[in-house]
Amino acid sequence: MSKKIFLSQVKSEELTAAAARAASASPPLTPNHSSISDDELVSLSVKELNRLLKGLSRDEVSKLKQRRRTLKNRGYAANCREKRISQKEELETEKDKLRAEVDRLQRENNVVKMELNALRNKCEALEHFAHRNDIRVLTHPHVVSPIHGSIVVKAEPMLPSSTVS
Amino acid sequence: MSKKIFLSQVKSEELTAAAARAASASPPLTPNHSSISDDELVSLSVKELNRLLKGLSRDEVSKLKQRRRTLKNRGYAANCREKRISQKEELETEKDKLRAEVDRLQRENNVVKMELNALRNKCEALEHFAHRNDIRVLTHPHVVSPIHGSIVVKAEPMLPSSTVS
DNA sequence: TTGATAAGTTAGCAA
DNA sequence: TTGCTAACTTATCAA
Repeated sequence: MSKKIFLSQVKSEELTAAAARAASASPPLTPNHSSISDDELVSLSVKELNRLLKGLSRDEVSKLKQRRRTLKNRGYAANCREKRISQKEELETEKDKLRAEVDRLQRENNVVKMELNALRNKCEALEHFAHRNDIRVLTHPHVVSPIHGSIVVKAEPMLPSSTVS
Repeated sequence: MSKKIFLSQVKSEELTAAAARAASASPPLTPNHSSISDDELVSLSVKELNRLLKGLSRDEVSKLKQRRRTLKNRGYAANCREKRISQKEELETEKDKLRAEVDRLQRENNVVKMELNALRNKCEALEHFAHRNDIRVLTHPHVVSPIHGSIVVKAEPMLPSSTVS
């Protein structure tokens, strides 16, 4: 991954210098005074920076500080982009999970509804059978044992009227 | 919405000029030769641009073309940002829809399951009842089927099941 | 050539 | 001051 360089005219000295340093992993070849690589400069603590700044002209100090700030900003910008990307990926992951959940629930729903229909048919058949074989009991619930009676009465309201042929 | 201006040293002439024009909606105050607003410059067709470029020095031509390209790029970048934002919003909207759908399905599922349980109870009660009243039919299914078949098909006049309870 | 996008820069806000 | 982010610029790729 080669670092991309701005061919800006203004900052050509710093940027091409930075590029040269980044390109060659070897130590700076210009040992005249305060050559420091981008990586080193950004990773300095404030204390270390101040120590480095001792005995430099105001101009050099502010330039070096500005370079440091710019380098930091470059990192912040990269962070920001990465965060944006991972947030988007997270959104998509959650979406996929929800979609799978919807699918699962729909299938479960279908199964339960089929069970319900089957049971309705069975129940209906049983009711008809009961009618035919002991209509007296159905029309006179007090004859039925209290247990059965109560069960039947509780279950009844759940039956949609559509099942009453 | 005030346009943000770069205080770059390199392009100060173009950019501050552009800023001045953008800030004042009035026509350019410097009618000396080729003052044209950013908005006008980007919206020119190639034909119109070429007409405008007639009789300008090479340097002026390339500068104007570069300014146009930069302005166009500014628009592309804005597009890109807007697209990114709307895509994110779309993702969230879809996520919300899916979440609502999951909710709906879960509730529907609960309802159906409760119906199923109620019907199971009722069915069980009916089976006990039938068993108690005619154990012979239940233990000899071949006797049952014709009865069930005729009942289901013929739907003979009976008491509506709502009167059963 | 035009449009889109990644990376870098700048301005400006917030902690 | 530090970190973050919107807007802008530049480089670069694809159509």
